[in-house]
Amino acid sequence: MSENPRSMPAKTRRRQLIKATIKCIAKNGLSGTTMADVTSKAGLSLGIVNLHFETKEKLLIETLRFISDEYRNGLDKIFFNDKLSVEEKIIAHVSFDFSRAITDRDKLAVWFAFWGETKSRPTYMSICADYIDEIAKNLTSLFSILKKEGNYTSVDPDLVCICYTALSDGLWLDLLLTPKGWDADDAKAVAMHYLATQFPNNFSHIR
Amino acid sequence: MSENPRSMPAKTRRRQLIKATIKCIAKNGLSGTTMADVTSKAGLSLGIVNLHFETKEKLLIETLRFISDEYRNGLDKIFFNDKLSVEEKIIAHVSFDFSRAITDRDKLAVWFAFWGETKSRPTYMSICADYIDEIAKNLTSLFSILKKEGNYTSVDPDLVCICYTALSDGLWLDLLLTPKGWDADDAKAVAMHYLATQFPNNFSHIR
DNA sequence: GCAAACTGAATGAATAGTTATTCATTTGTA
DNA sequence: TACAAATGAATAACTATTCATTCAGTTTGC
Repeated sequence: MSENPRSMPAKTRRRQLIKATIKCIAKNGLSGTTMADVTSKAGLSLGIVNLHFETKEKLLIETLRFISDEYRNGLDKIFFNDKLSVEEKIIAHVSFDFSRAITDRDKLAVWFAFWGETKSRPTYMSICADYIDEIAKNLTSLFSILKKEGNYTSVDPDLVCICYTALSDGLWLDLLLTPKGWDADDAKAVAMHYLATQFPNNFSHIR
Repeated sequence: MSENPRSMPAKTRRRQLIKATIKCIAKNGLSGTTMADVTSKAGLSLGIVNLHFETKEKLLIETLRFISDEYRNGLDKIFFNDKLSVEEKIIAHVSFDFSRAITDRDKLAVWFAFWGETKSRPTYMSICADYIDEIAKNLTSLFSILKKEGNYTSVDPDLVCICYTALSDGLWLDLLLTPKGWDADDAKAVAMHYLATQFPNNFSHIR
């Protein structure tokens, strides 16, 4: 661990604590993550979370927001990149979904830790609800354009978006649960296989 | 609630407590489920869980085993039913995956509550690991036979099994998270849509 | 036929252990 | 010296587990 200067900008400390929280949730689960774990993982003292986040609950919420923002921002950068064709945007979207940053096992563990509690804690859901909608809208519009451009008359863009999204959720779960012999590149190939069934002229030869 | 006779066979009490545990996990999450919650939901006294399960952890494990067994037994009954054709078995498999019993929101919440903790508790994983393998093997073999029977030369049965399985995991997550305007029949239609891309002569017209 | 003793399931008050939160004190810096 | 950030011992709240007691049904002895 790096040494901790006595004093740091609040933003740095908050990020440091969020990073430690991600590791603790991955290691001990949401229920098993204690303030003592988090602060000692960060190499700081017990009271510091309450100083920077007030409560444990708020730390958890900020942790979820952190990984949510990372995901949303990554996809926005692709969707609003004028230099990419529609086909390239879709490929970039899939590549991002199965990139190192997103399929990091600690972060996957955090996602599913929160999904497992959403029914009981509507707050968790509300953090993601609106941007999930936005991502779906954007992805659907890409499929829509590709349908026109490629003359895929029988494709249903809404259906393809729902199916692709569920598929990638399921593949992430596999990546989290399956211990070995299966990595993000394999998962990406499965996702591409599905897109190739819908847009054979665009994605059949992509690895 | 029904009145509780003072004394009951152990098996009945255990099942009664497991049912209550499922409801509590769905309502309060794994971390928020206390012995007091479970026993009061079951209409019994605080000490009874320790009497029948020894510890809270063992109650949770038996609860996971209960819903796992229910799922595995349902699929086994289909796979080993000699009266069904391969096509009928696959359709029955999908119908079961999106049946009332399996897509019950309380039970889905329990599944994902445990998935969210598996990385930290290998025990949870080990309960499911072997039968997940078995289910995959069986389903792959069905796809394999259908490939031959239907002359689907370019289908990869292993890939289709992985893809279908991930897809249904993701659709279950959607069913758990999405509050309204989307039900198990819709999810089933998405799964069927995928199978139709692989076996168009068998599943294109199935709802 | 009847009550007294026995049995084991069920109860819930008490206990022991854990953990989030507080805040008086310490420490480095300006 | 003054100040803000950080510390960690102490506190308060919560919760799993224990176990002496209660209770209803069954058996035994007369």
